[in-house]
Amino acid sequence: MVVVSEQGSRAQKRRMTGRQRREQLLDIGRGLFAERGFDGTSVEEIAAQAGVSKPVVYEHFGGKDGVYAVVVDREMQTLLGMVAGALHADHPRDKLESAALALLRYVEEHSEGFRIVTRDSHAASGTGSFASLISDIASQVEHVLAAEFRARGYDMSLAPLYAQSLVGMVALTGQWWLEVRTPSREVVAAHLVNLAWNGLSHLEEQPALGADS
Amino acid sequence: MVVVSEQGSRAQKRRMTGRQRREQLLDIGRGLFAERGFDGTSVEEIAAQAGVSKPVVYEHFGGKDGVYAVVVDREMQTLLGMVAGALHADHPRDKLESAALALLRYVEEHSEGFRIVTRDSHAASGTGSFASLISDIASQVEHVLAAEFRARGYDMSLAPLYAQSLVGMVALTGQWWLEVRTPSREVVAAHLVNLAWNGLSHLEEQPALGADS
DNA sequence: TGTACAACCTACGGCGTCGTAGGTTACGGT
DNA sequence: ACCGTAACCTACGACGCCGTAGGTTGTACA
Repeated sequence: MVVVSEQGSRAQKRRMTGRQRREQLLDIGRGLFAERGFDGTSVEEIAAQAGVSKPVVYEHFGGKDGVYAVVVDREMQTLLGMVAGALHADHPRDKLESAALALLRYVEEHSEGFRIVTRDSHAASGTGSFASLISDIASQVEHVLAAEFRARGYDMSLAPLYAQSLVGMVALTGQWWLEVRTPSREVVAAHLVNLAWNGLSHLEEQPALGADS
Repeated sequence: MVVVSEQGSRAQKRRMTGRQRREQLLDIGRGLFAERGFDGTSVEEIAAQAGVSKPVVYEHFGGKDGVYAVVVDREMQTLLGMVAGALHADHPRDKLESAALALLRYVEEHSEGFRIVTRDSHAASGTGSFASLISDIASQVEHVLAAEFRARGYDMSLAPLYAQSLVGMVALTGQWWLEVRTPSREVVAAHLVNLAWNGLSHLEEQPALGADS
């Protein structure tokens, strides 16, 4: 996508500052990890796309794992930030709506990151036994849900189950939507909320969002 | 798990018939793919676990892709078979129930296959652009759902969206349940159905299954 | 103008894996 | 008892990738 700036007809050998190069490498790494996964990406390729040789990458990140770790960390950060920032509504349904919208916005604007996060696996990097990045997210949702359950007097021990269900729902739908890109984000969100909130037996035919866009 | 039969104290060099060896290699391959993924598994390892050398694997399957293809194909077959076989109920809710139960039964009894199917990716093997094995399954669900939508007079073009949502829901919940192994299959199924059918706003506190076990 | 450091390079060694060439051994049939 | 074939083996060559040792060049600043 973003080609290294060239001067005139010949490719200029530009020399960057440390920070610049670092950011550039992260961008490229994100793109490659999203497209080919962790194993399918080589350090050499990252370096090549940056117009630079391997040792530069090692200098900055110590290896492929280093690049991956930073990319993932940042991506999780922004994802959680966007969703958490959309959780200030009062009514649970409004929370659901804005959360769904926020997540789809993340999918749209950071699709590479989303691809990485959903692809996940990469064998045992998390603390517990259950690796998956998506499940890390689900366990965040779990807290929100547990609070809601408590307020309603439901069995809180079931929060994990419902959290996984909800996250799985929007995660796979997000992946699908990323490919087909239709209908619009708002419509998808409306239907996701429709299903999650009303269930199949009370589906509305023309679900609409009520919150701020 | 299943150790090649030994005679007495020394490991006997058993010579198998083609079919036997083939099946054994598939079993081992399934296990390894489930545990370490496609890229993380080497032909040598498959052969070693079978107490055999590499060329045997190449003789039978032509390479790693060959083994993977057969394993995946069979697994998809059984999965779809089990779910499709549970779809003979009349009332949509009963369909949902037995489908959920069937799927969880698959997760329980063929957990290795389930791990492979959910891990998926493995870059572009399917026909279309959207690779994911799980999405192949979702597109099957799509048909069932479309028929149901038509009967209810809903917009059929939305079937894909809801299919993805439902499949994503049970897929991620299945992964989670595979790790924690609690509560029981029936309870999980009951809650899945509870969410999918009633939605968050009409959740029942003590959901129960009504169909045959 | 020269010098010190940051940015960058070429080159190599090592490892794991794939896939194949060509030879060896068990075993059932006659 | 022998023989043909199916099952199996021991190499081997090639490739891609990781990670590092040690040298080179641009550039800011005195």
